[in-house]
Amino acid sequence: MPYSYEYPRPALTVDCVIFGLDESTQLKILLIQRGHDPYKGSWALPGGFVDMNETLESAALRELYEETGVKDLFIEQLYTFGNPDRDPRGRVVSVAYYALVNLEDHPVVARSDAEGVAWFPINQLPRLAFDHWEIFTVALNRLRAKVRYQPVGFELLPEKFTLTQLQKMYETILGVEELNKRNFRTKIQKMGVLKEVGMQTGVAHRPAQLYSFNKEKYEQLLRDRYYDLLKRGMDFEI
Amino acid sequence: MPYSYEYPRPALTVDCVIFGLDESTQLKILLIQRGHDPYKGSWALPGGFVDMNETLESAALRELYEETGVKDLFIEQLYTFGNPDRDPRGRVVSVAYYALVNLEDHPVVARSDAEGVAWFPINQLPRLAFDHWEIFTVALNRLRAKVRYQPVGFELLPEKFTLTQLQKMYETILGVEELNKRNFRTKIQKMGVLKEVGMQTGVAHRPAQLYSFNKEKYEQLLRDRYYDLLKRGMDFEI
DNA sequence: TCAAAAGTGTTATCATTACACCCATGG
DNA sequence: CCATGGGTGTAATGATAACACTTTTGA
Repeated sequence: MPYSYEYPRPALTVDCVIFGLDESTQLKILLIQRGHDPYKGSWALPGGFVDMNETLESAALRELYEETGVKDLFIEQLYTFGNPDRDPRGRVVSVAYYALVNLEDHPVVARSDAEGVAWFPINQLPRLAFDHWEIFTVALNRLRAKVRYQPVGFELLPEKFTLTQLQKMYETILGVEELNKRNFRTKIQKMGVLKEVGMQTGVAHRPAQLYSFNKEKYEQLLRDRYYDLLKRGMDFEI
Repeated sequence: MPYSYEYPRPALTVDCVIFGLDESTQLKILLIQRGHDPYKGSWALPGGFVDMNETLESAALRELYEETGVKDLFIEQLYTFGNPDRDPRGRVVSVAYYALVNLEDHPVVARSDAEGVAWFPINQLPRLAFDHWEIFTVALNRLRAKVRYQPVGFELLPEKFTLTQLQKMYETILGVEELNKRNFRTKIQKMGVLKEVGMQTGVAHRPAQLYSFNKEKYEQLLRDRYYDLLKRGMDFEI
């Protein structure tokens, strides 16, 4: 037992909630099957202990890569879970991260500490280890809140996508019946953050315009909007 | 050194960014002057080490009370700061919390580990210990973002307040010149989350209607709005 | 020629903005 | 009676919601 401290310390871990979209129509998260106790054999969020010389974010990315083979993504800190009894091994505090990815771009491979890796539809999740269900719930709520005021979700779609795919994505994330096609399109178009990038081919119906996300324009919009917001004051969107 | 672990562990602390409003017109935060090294004598956010049997939130509330005498407030988790070099004593990860309080309701007293306690206007902050300036910045941005879509901020005002005070509060938090009085009032009134609670007295001008925040109505609104949001779909407020 | 999905026109309603004006009080 | 802040009327503009319709493709 080489590491000693004057006062007791909680262990520190990171966990990742990785959302992926399947065919624009099913929202999934990435889970691993634990290879060790506690909860050996159970499904859990990818994650693990933070090393002494890495940032929390690198720890999350490292564990994610080590356990699932998934890399090159933008993660965002979600929340820190620190209930004293959340881990049977003792006091373990976990910093949770989340990310959105395009499913096809991220093949998964089970690796260290994981017996298996798989994408699960969010409404057919298995029983999860630790308090990972709670972490997932917080992440889903955050995603749903975020999607309403940021063009989040472009990360979930392939590079080129149709407006119908985009709309389906929103319906999926929000868990909504059906948005009005006309109004959805008007709104999106008016924002001007899409650019046309060719036509769909080989479909048994009128081919759709393909779009990609115009990141420069989006960031410009964000900047403009910032001053606009300052001028306009509060919105109280509730 | 009685506490030993197989692997090294970061120390875990909590820090609190407590916002208060002075005369509806100056936004302040609560700082302590450190009584020990490192940064002895410097101003810093109240905070300290997490005990093994308390939640993160209780740790934050406990430290806040121990160092400043402030208690009975609703804190919300802000972000977790974990850069390997953020503390000269070694690896220390800190979970930051923030809260809004009414200045008058919360007298401050310097206590354990603190040589002094004081409210500082946010645009006249002293040099802060550790990365506490960064933590403050994140908190301020969060507050500004939050204020736009939630009737946050009622906590900052006294029980009974005038619409002008409310408007001044928004102007202060957002750091804005002046919101349009007519439109501000229309918007707030239409929300229906205020209830009239008497009249101002003893002022050298037309006395203002006093209001208090109708919490039940607000929560009802939140619930209704939830279904509305589901129906309406995304807003993309940017 | 038909099914399937893409895509457009239009209108009523509601919210937002930008003004200018009147009102009640204490000193 | 006037300075001070409290409080309202209103019209132009823009956003949103709700519907129904036309277009283009492969099979």
